[in-house]
Amino acid sequence: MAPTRERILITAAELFRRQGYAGTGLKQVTTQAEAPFGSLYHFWPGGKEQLGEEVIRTGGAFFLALYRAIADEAPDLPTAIGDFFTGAGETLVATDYLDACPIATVAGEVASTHEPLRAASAGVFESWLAALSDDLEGAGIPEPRARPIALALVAGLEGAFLLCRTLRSTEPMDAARAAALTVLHAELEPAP
Amino acid sequence: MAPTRERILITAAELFRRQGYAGTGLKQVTTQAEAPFGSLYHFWPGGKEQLGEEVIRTGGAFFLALYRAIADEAPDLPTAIGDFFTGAGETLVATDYLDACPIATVAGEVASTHEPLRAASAGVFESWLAALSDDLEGAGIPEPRARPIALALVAGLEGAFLLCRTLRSTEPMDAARAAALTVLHAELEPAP
DNA sequence: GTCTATAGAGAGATAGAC
DNA sequence: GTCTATCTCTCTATAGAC
Repeated sequence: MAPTRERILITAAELFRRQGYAGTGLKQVTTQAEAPFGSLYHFWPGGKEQLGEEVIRTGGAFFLALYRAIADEAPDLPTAIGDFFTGAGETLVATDYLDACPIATVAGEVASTHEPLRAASAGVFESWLAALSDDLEGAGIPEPRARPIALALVAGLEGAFLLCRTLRSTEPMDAARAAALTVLHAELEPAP
Repeated sequence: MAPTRERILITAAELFRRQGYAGTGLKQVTTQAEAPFGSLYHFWPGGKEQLGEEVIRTGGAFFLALYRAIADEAPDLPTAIGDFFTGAGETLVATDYLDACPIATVAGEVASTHEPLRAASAGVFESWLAALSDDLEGAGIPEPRARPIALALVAGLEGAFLLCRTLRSTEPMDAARAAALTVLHAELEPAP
């Protein structure tokens, strides 16, 4: 069995992304992690907010690494992005629409209420945008266009996650994937 | 002053979309609405869940009416859609990133936890998709393509809302707007 | 119907034995 | 460091006076 600290962190990440930050109790986290309640405050003296911050950061880093792994295997960037959308849809189905974006639910809740957590979420999104912008430039998209395209792709993915979970269907992910590829194609081979 | 029932409903809608469903207490709702606590259970015997359901439905209908109003004034559909994204960005700035989508925050929280509220959110999204699909068909997009395009546009909008609120910038909305118009353009004048 | 008071459960957080 | 017991606060919900 994984060490206590790790069990708590993994369980918190799972519950936060599924039920939200306010909707998840620390008692529920420690119980499900089979850890004593006091351990949570031993490892995170800052309480729920400090735990939330670490969940956001590690979840964001994990998702970025997942993208990197897919991008490294794909023959080109459009394929990589298409594969990432496809994989996201497959994960949704495999988990019965429980696991989507690791930070989206929390980010939506805290944007106007918990400034430290909003800042942590913003840091995660910026890390994704930086990586994606780099890859877009590497694929031949001129520098000033890279960030807007990256923003549109991430927005499409996040919106698709929300729609898929709510409609309990991967149709939105397929549609967002197709739109993302259309945008990429238009950018890589501009109309005359 | 508006009647008690209406004050509670409006206040609940405001707090739910900003702080989320779990993050908003009914005490806070009635206090801010300057209504007695008991009135809430008088008008919504089903408690928080019944109130949440009505907030989702009325918020969704309001947003649809807003789209309709903008679409009716615009000379064509791409202009209407561009204007809607622009207006969304302006509202974000005007409210200091407090007011974005009326249902997104709640929809994300409840998708895996409160089935009646998930269903209500799904109903709202479907009503938007139906209206938008109709307009897309009216603009000349063939029937089987209308729904995927509508899904991609709504996903782009929702994702942009989340990114704008988290990054405290309208840059994602501008990027999503441009991508939406690219997708529309590609669909209306397909490449050879 | 309007409003107050409170029940009962559960939250986050802490103290202190071991 | 691990774990239990408990404190205080807030939550949803209800009872009942007016």
